[in-house]
Amino acid sequence: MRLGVSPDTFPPRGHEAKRLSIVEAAAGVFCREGFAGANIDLIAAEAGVSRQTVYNHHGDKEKLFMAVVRDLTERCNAGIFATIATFPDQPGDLEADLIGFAVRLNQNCICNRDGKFLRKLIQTEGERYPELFAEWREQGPGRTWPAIAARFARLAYGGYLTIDDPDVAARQFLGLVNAELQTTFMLGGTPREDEVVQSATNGVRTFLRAFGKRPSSSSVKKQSALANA
Amino acid sequence: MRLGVSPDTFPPRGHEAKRLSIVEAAAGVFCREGFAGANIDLIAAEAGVSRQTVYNHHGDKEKLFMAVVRDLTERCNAGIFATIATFPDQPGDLEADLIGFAVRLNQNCICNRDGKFLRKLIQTEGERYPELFAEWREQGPGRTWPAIAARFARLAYGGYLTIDDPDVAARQFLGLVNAELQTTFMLGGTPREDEVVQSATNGVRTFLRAFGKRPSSSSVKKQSALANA
DNA sequence: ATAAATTTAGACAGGCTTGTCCAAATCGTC
DNA sequence: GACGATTTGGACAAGCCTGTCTAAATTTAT
Repeated sequence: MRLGVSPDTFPPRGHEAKRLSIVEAAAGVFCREGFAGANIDLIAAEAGVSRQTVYNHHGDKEKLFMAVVRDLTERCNAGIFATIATFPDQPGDLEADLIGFAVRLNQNCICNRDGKFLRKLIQTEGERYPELFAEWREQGPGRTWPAIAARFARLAYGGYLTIDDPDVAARQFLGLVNAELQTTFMLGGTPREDEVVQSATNGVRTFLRAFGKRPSSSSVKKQSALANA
Repeated sequence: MRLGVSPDTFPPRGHEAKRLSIVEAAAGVFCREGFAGANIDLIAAEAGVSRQTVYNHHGDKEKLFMAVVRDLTERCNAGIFATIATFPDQPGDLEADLIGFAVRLNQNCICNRDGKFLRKLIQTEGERYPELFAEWREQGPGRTWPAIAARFARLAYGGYLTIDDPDVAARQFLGLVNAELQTTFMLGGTPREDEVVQSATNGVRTFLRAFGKRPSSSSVKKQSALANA
């Protein structure tokens, strides 16, 4: 049964591929139409699969929906943690490095397909499946926010920032960096790259005005305008 | 036909009251169940009205939905502008006044029934009715954001703040003040009053660290710690 | 090439919803 | 008290969707 061809575990192959394409298609349809409006025939068609195959793999509509949310949560979390790993712990140019981090976070985790879909499903069906989304809340924000806060705490400890409460600072960082994208997110749209960069740039500048160290008597630029007052 | 009893226009009275209770009930059901999942019988029952009456008033499900969104948009906008009118143009205690404004905005416009419902409908059905929600975008954020920006510009002009771009500052103010409520909003919940106050307080403090004037040689408190560096 | 597993297409019952129709009851007003 | 407008409850057709069942076709591995 286990031929040495594929490097690791590869049970049925075409089987698993179909499972994935079904979940993938289902995510799209659930997002577009909502749970009630989603049509199993349509999901099957978009997955390139017969309706019966959908039922073979997932039992019923609700189980399929659960599978979709679980898959999305898992992939999004993986992406977020991968991006957090690129946080600038020892920044050269703090402003540029934080902007880069914010843009990566947005492009790879929030604005990409999975992020968009997961967000929409949470907004749309969150109230109907409390346990399912409570799980998301714990696995998602409950773990990613503290991870980001820890990175900011490290920057503060390293003398790059002046922060009272790292958790608050982390949430405010995210709020600032996305401040200009709220309306687009609300309507389910995807902001253009330059909008993401713009919002991140403005957000990080304000963040550093609030939490950044004042330049220490060397390297004075526009800061001079603020020094008096 | 026009008896002098009621002060202004009051055509049928009980008629209009029913229309309102239908729209009201429909808003609740559309939000809970989504457009596809919403059931006209249920709406009628919650409105305390027979199904036929719903059809008499609104024609069909889609027209009813439109009426709901229009009503909500109108009422929310009115509330937001009323609250903007309480913006502290000549603040005594800038921090306290801005926190008060932020809390009012949240409690009266964002977290109240109408605000919650409108937000959910935009998130849920925004993509399906582009024109309808484009109208909301113009009438809502398109008019309220500049109005808030103008108030901040006035504060800057009056010497209370140092702001480059008032539009950016306005959006960032909203982002900061709601930074800690994002997850709750996502899941459709209503934050407790103390959460709103907490988020507003933290947000305004950070906002003022970024945009506030440094105390001018008088009234030094914790600011002294930042002065050196 | 053969045997087992998987997929397909289509039919089908059962349930639910929308929107219409109608006759009887109710309400508001003169 | 009477009249017109509105509301009610229920019946109804038509459509759509889920989930099941079947027998045939197709894939996959030995």
